[in-house]
Amino acid sequence: MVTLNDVAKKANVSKMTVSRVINHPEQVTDELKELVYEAMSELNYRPNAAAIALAHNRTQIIKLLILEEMTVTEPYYMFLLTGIANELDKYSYSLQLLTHKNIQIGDSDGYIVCGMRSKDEELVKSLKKPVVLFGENDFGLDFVDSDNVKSMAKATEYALEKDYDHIVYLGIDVNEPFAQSREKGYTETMDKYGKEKHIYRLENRSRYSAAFIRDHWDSFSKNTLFLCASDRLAMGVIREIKERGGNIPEEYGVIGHDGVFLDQIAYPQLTTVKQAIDEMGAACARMVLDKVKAGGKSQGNQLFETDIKIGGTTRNN
Amino acid sequence: MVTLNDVAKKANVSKMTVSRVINHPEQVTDELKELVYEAMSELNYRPNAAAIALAHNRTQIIKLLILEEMTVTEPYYMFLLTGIANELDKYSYSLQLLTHKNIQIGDSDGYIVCGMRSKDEELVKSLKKPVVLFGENDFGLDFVDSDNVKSMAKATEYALEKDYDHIVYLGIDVNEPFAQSREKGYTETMDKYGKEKHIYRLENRSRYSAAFIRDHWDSFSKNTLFLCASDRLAMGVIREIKERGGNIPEEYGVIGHDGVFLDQIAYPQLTTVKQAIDEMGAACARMVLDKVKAGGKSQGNQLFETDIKIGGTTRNN
DNA sequence: ATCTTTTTTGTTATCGGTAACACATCGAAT
DNA sequence: ATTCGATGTGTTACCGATAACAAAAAAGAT
Repeated sequence: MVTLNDVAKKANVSKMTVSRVINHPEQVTDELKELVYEAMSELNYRPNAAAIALAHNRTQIIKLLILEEMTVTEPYYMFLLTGIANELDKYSYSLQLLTHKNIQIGDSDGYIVCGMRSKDEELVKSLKKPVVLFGENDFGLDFVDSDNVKSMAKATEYALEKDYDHIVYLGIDVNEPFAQSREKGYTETMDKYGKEKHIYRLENRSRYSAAFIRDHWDSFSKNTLFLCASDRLAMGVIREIKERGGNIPEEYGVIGHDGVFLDQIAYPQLTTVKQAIDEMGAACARMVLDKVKAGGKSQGNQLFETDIKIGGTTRNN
Repeated sequence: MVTLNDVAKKANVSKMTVSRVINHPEQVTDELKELVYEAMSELNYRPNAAAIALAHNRTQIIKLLILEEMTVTEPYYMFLLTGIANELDKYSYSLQLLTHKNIQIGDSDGYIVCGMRSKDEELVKSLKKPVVLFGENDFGLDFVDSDNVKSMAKATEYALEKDYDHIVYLGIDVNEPFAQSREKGYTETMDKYGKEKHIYRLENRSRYSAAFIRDHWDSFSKNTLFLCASDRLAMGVIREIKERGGNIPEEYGVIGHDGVFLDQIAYPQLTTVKQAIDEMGAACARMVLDKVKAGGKSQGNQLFETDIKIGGTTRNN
């Protein structure tokens, strides 16, 4: 293992100078900096996370709390995870994973929390280190999320462009900000164009959206598009439209939301709103590290834009 | 933060004695041990992982290498990950995540490797620390996996019990041990009962299995069961059988393999072979830690049994 | 009772970094 | 020329644990 000392010897300086080159480069002359950089890259120096942690009375660990039941969600957590992990790695930080089944809150320098619902407020607020949420919230906690309002507004506009007469919104039946924001994006856009709104809220499972389509089938005239708050809901809608002999995308359109995995399994491939999940993961990581560095000072929010990913469930005119 | 020193003072001993109580309790008299235990629990002492790591020239980090493209796979990695993470946590170890896009092989004490294919042999064998694979392999590397042969044998037996006349096996078209083992489970069982085998191998995507059903539809008499090497293949089969107007489960049966996520999305819910993925994750973690402790000595293999999870795609007689 | 040997406990140095302080060096101000 | 402050670099101590050694205490041998 290459240490600061090895680099220092090679560059003919003290190890403190090397440390400074890394942490406070402005305090070192360009000449020495050059020498040190050279030595570092020649020896392929990697800082020892344990030593840094010990010197700083830190752990170099960020814990990721997943409060949601993983089987109920889109499997996008892997992308979030890799986004976080890669970013943390750059700063010699490691990630530890906690699930609602296993909340052993040992030591860490900070937390990233996913899938938080109102009932988790107490738990999250009891954490004694900086916290960043993945997902909008009303509790004044710093967060990173997609811009859910804009996202659904975009999707609604797209649906209108494609000349579907009726646009029915299928939301997720939870009283949480992300769900409200998505609904708001739909509502605002429909109002803007003076279109009639149709909003239904369902539990986020394909069988319920399928059942919904079955139960209301007669009330949907042709040329209707179903704008779904998740790909999972969209899956059920597609399944049941096909079951009823409806034609996709000519008679009925479907748009989902998330664009992680299910949209590829669907047939026809789902038109969906794709989130930049790995980037958001990286953003969570950066934000929590910044917050650690700033002694826990709030870092505000960060919203990411989404993109429509066009599949075969919307018509192509 | 409570340190060894704090405990030592409280118990009126040197910190070395405390360290010994933790690591080599047989070297300390019962009397002192008692005192130390008491002090530890009163102060709620937790060892500092960074300090341990530094003193041992270790990192207390295990890296997880995911060599597969994550979008192509069942999203079971989350379960594997939590299994691994929870187990590592018990020993003050953290997990770091590496993907094929981001193989920064920094420092760690060992590796768990997933989704390894033959082409990765060189990479994996070049790792300088103990390695454990998740997944069978022919390279003599230690691994943890489901007992794929037994798993498919069980599924085949189940299909025969349910009185399907023809059992068609849809395998995954890769030349890897796990695929061969699953096929072997089918083959051996069919031979045992003197049944005629039908084996096809496809790329692991639902559209290919759907296309396969379409192309061969006329050759499948009723009362056929499709035994699929993955839930993803099974999804395509179900979709296309429904498209052709075939009745599931009476005329056609479908069994998948994995039982992580897709089986719940399918309609009817898929009969599948469920793997105990979180347990296997924990086993991977234990194995790699044992291997670290043993200085890299091989730890052999560990196979896990699977369970049939009955859904609506097989008949219920 | 004295000298070994063994067992038990304490001391010191060390792992790889960083903060705080000490010490040069240098130009500007008096 | 002397003093001063600013700037750049090196020294020392320390973060929390452990290994290796040293010392003290207890047990056994003569």
